[in-house]
Amino acid sequence: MKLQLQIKMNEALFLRNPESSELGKNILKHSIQLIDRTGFELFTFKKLAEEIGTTEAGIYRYFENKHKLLVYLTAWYWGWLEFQIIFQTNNIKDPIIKLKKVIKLLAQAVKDDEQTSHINEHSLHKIIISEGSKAYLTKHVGEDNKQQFFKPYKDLCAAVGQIVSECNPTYKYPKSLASTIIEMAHFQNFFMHHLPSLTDFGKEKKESEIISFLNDLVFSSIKKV
Amino acid sequence: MKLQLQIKMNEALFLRNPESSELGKNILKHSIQLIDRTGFELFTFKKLAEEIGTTEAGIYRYFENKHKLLVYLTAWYWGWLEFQIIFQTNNIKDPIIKLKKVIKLLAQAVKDDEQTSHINEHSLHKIIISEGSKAYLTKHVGEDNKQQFFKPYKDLCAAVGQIVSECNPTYKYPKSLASTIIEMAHFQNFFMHHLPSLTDFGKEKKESEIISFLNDLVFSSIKKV
DNA sequence: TTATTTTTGATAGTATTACTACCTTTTTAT
DNA sequence: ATAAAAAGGTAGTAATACTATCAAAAATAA
Repeated sequence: MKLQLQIKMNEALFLRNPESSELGKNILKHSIQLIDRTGFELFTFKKLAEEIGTTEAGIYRYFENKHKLLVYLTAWYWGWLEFQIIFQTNNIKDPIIKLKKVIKLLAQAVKDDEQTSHINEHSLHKIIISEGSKAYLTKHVGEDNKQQFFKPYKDLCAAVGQIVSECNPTYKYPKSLASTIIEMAHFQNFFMHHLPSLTDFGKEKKESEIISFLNDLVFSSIKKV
Repeated sequence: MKLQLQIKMNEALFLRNPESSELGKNILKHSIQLIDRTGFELFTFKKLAEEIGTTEAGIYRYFENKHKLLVYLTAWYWGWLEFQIIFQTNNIKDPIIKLKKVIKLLAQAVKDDEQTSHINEHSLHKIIISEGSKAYLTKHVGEDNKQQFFKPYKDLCAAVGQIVSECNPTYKYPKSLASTIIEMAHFQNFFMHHLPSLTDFGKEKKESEIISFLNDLVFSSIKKV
């Protein structure tokens, strides 16, 4: 049996559903490649069109602009990750083991998921690390938020915060700790590779060390005294 | 006696020193205003020139492009903040009290500093919160780092990490904890105002709550057991 | 089946952005 | 007073971020 995982996306993120056609899927596939390669600033719809073998206008019929495409990709990633978390922590009763598993999933490099043929999760994970925060660090974050663009991210945070609260119902900052874990899983990775003196993992550059740091940070904080 | 605080800037960040002329100072002053108002994406040298009453080419004689200007402003801020920290924690022996003071300085809204007439620190602090990470989240972070553009940020992190180590010499992640404190002082502020469900301070929206969260996070982590 | 509408994709523009080259005026040094 | 160098302005260009229009293909309705 071959399952095909489909993530339900917010309709306001696109003009035409990219999952609904070959060109659409090509846009997703090649935009991930191209953003990963050039960075979001130098990424343009013209370059993307050339890469795919279509025209700029073709891309514009799917996505209003490159920012919406980035928000789409990040939303897709958060949705996918929450599914991974639900799937992989299923049947785990102990919230502490659950939280450790979540930290691992957040901080660990992603293997490409066979269930989603046109999305390369490994590249997408790198994009989230380098470009992810640009999705919301804008002046129009308020309107974007009203349109629920960040719902998958907020849902994931809420789910992590929930597990934190299960570990210690008296802990006062479950949501802020959750967003801290998620952001730092990515920022410490970026720092480790590009500004290593901002971390303690500059020499080894191993994700396992980030995981250890986050585990220490989280479980010291929520430990009941 | 009126002191004039001058922060020594990396010469590779500008083509002509903006502190050396009226136009240069105007560029700093109005770019801070304009970036704060429009956000970095919509900020252009043309708009800035109109605001000042000069021309685009005039701005380009001081800064190569708007990214360099952003890096300049962030570097200035980190330099200024490190001076504030050194000044305000001077004579404090106890590293724990020192660290608490640092967290407060990092997370607290900034009052405009009279010593720097053409820089509005309050607006600059808002820019750091919303745009600061864009200074290094680029593909050319490596070259920028080689040119020491991020030295003030790294120095500040090192200084904070140093105090962490003084609090507990056996703590394993002083640098990562330092960068976490600094980043989260800003991110939690951004979230609190724009994506409040990612924090536990959505209702009150008070910086004092961010400070409490960071204090709890930091001192649970470095507590000797 | 044919006619009609809708979808899909390509062509050719425009306004804005990000710069560059070149020229004039002002300041400073001798 | 004169030369030089610094500061400032004008007028471009190439690329980016779109938009409007057109043509072909596919879906659907009569």
